[in-house]
Amino acid sequence: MNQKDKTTEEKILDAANKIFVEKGLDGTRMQEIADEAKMNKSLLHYYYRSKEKLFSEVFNRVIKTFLPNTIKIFDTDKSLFEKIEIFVSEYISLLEKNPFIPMFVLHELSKKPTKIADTFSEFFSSLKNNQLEKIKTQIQIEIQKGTIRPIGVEQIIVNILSLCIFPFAAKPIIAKLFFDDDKKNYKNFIEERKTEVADFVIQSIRIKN
Amino acid sequence: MNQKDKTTEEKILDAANKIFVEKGLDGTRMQEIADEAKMNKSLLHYYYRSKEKLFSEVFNRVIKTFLPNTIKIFDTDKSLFEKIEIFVSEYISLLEKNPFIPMFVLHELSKKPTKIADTFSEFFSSLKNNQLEKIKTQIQIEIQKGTIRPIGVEQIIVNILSLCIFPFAAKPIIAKLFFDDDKKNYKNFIEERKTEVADFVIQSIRIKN
DNA sequence: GTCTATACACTGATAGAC
DNA sequence: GTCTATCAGTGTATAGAC
Repeated sequence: MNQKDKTTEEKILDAANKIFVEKGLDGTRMQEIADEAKMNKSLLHYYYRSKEKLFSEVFNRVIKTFLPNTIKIFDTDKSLFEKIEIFVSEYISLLEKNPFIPMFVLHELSKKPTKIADTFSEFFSSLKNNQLEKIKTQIQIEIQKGTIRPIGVEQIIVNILSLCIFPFAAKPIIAKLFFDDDKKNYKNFIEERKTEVADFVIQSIRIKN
Repeated sequence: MNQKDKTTEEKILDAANKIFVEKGLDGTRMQEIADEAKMNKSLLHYYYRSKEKLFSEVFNRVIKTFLPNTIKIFDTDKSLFEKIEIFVSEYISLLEKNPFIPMFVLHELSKKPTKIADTFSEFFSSLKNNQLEKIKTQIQIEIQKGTIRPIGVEQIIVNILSLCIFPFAAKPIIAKLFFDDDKKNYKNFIEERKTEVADFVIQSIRIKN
């Protein structure tokens, strides 16, 4: 959709999305969002009543956009190793296009529980009763078959998520420490991880014959 | 040291440390720090001139306390696998005692570069020219010897850090998703990781004969 | 050194004209 | 729906008494 075709409501939401993700709830000023959307500050309140309400809309949108898409891979009937390979590659690609999302979500969720958590809770319940249980079972079956070594299912899943997400949350540190803030080298490092992370995990859990 | 024996300056710094780590620079109010330190708000300015200056002191203190201690393991002449085991175990134990530090540091460093970065830069240079280079070399030697498979040294190091740090940064999510916010189960999960993470890494990179 | 009082700037939010 | 003007509340910071 063209920027010109967007309704005022959409323009606000897009602008708010950009600023909130970058600076967080506390660090964002309504005026800044208005500037980004190239409109008067009062309009933000006209459409979204308060800063918190606007933030909630943005947060919900971010959650809905990011989590469900890649996870549906686990609904297919591929092998566990294939699923891991595809998930890692697609998830890192998604984060590459939206590198600030991990810090945004982690930071806002690390605060005292607010209304924000509501949508997140809904999403959680759904996730838990569907893909998560399915993947847990699949891992346990592979352990029983002896194709992967005994290991807690939660440990594996958290390991995979850690390896995918952390490098984006810690980008400023990693880029500086290892690549002297050279963007090309950091990008290349992330590119490598699209296959490297799955290799790393599979090498670790697979039992060789 | 007893709370009563502390100088006003120290009391302020301790209170500021607690609040800043919990709520971040933007989310913290000077009044809140004063309340926590049980003293008048003006005293904060008397001792530390401005909020930013106080924050810098806190941030520097956090960095200095947390990073150097565990990393000196890499200065010993133990085997690579031993070093990984000890580092992981000690680092996770340290984070267990200070679970909010990862989010605090990651979040503040993900903002636009400020004066904060100064101490961090110093620390980085020192780290780079000492432990980091040493561990890089040791990894490369092991690859040449054929004891571990070919893999980028940066990839290994980032993987280890990811596996240690991410579960703390994502604690609210993990605790809810996997353990229904049961604190005992989450604690047990972290406890397991003190050996599990090193196993996971070593299993992944070791070449078996 | 510590307190009270207050200045000053900024922010979220609303009222009212158009 | 959009703008201007403005208010009320809050936050950092300082002045001055003790």
